Amino acid sequence: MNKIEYSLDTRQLSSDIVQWFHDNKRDLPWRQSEDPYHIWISEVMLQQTQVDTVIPYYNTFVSRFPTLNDLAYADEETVLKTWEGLGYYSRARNLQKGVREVVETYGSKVPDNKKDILSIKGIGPYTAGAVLSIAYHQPEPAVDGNVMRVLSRVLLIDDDIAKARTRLLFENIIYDLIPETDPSGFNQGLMEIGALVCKPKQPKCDVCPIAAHCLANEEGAQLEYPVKKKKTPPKPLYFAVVVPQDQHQRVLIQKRPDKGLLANLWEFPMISVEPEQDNLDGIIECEMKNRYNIIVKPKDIETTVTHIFSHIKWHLNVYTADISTVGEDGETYRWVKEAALDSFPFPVSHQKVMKYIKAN
DNA sequence: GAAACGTGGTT
DNA sequence: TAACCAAGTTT
Repeated sequence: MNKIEYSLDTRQLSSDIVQWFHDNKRDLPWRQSEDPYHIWISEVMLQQTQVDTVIPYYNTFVSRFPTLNDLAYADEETVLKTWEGLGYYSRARNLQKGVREVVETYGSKVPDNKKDILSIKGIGPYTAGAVLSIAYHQPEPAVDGNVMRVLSRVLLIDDDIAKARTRLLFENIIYDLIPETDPSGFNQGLMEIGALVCKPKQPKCDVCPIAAHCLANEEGAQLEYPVKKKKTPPKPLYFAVVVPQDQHQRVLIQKRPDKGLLANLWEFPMISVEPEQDNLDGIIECEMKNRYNIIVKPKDIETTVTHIFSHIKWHLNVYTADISTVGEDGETYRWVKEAALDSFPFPVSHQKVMKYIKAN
């Protein structure tokens, strides 16, 4: 890693950022606390997620799990239900794992040093820096997408910010910028400028507190930065979704595996199929018999649901099916009344499916 | 190092 | 509207 050459009044830049932050910061729920546990929750929720989306989840989560110990001793299912709809569900499970580590290993006190806090599940370089600087006032960098966008423009850095190594470059720059007097205001100020002023598409350079320091502004090259490799579009996958109903008006739901996509969330049974595959009745009957020991009579396709993840696009053909006996629960599946579906954590994709079930 | 991992908002 | 984006971490 080369030491970047930049001629810059670092002292002035830092104080401009801190000053602007204290004059312009938004009133956000997690800014009313310096409890490291609260900061931790907010930073995990904010990973790859916008502030407006996080606010209601944060409020609900903190009122349901007010202390670190409350979360540590909660059921994972309850935690996932509280996280339902927020996405990246491993964040919730890792947060609880992490909190349990803190209870067992650190006497319920969030570690205040880099080595220990970085060892905690779900806490990476960004979150570690955020908690250390915001809750413990330590001069550690917290490099997120905002920070890289702002600094790449200020300093005309054209390294690909999609590469993991690039983060180190920005961390090294920040070690030279971050003030001992207010590392929290500095880190949050840099992010806040990124969120409110130095936006990706329409940067408001006319009101930017650090425009005078910004090389991209000087050259009119704001939109050339940051440099970022394009992502490949989501890969399409096709499924038959089967909603079996028994004689007691109960439907069958299945718990997903504890690893991978939507881990430990619930869904209606899914069968992987080919895009153009039709005449699925035989396959559905066979799979339902093998998996759940039920004899189903599939009806026509009820509806079609599509759902786009970051890397996958699901095409779901939804079938309802009656069984002429009473369903029995298994290790990873349950027969539940429609009204009871709401107590299980479902991904948004299957909330869409559920909407049609409840309408009929 | 690159892909997996969710969802909703914006342009 | 089809990308692109958003306070990243894990494998």
